[in-house]
Amino acid sequence: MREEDSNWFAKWEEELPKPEELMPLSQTLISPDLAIAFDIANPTSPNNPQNKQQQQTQIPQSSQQQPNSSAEFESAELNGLGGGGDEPARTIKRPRLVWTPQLHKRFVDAVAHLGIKNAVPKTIMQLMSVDGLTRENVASHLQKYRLYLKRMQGLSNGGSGGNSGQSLSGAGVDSAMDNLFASSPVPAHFLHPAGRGNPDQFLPFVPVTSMQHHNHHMGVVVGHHHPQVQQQYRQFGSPANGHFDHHPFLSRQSQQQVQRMGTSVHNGSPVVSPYVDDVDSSAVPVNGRKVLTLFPTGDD
DNA sequence: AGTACAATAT
DNA sequence: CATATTGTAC
Repeated sequence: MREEDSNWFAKWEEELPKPEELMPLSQTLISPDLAIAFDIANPTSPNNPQNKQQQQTQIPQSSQQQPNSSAEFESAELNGLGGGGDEPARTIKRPRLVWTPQLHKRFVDAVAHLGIKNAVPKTIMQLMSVDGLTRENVASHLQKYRLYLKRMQGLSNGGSGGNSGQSLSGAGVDSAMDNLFASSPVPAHFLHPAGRGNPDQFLPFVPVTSMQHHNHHMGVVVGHHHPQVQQQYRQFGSPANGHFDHHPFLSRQSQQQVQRMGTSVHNGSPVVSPYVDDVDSSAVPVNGRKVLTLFPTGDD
């Protein structure tokens, strides 16, 4: 029976790119076109067989630009360059955010530490301190996450109030959908209003397994999907799940600013701990499939 | 054709 | 902020 189920994340681990594999944080957000224009080597060279690269749009707000070291970008480029039919220059849209396991893990941890009460998009976002991540992103993901949790609760429900959910005995609860979610060590609580007399948060729970003070900053992986074009490439090496391929590029790096929430109520939990966690997986070049995700981070 | 994700609209 | 809906990708 679907041994894959158990293995999918084993594969995953292998798939997980290690920093070395990742794009060198150096010349990060340089659009391919631009790179070509400048005739500089593309970080994404090694193998990109059928990779169709789309245009990269610079993230609009809060850009931490380098102190204008040398090349001022946005000079050449898209001038009918190869009729790239590119972006309208003016209206730049934000690339789709790709929730990579690590990112999700961070998300989960954040929620876990916040407690259901405080686990609202804004707070989560802030606690995550992932740059480039917007509240909307979190909200959307949170919604999905809650759904997932609910589902799991509903099915596994029964006596095990504190059941971790994952690795449920042969119940085979997790559908294909849960891949990503299942990957992350679900804290084991959330949901269930059960606490009648004590609706309050309890956080006896400490983050996750290995949590060293690596203090990493996380970038966000964004996949550049084509806007209008229909699908042109199929999945190459599909994991058990089936879908999982975009060609994500790294975007942005550290820049975090503490935003003050004027309307927020600080309750008893001063959550300002930039906790960090790092799960380093040895990425092994597995079957021709190579997906890059990022997760480089610097220091606070 | 269907499923699933992330984004966007309510 | 939560939920519902739409769009896009696969």
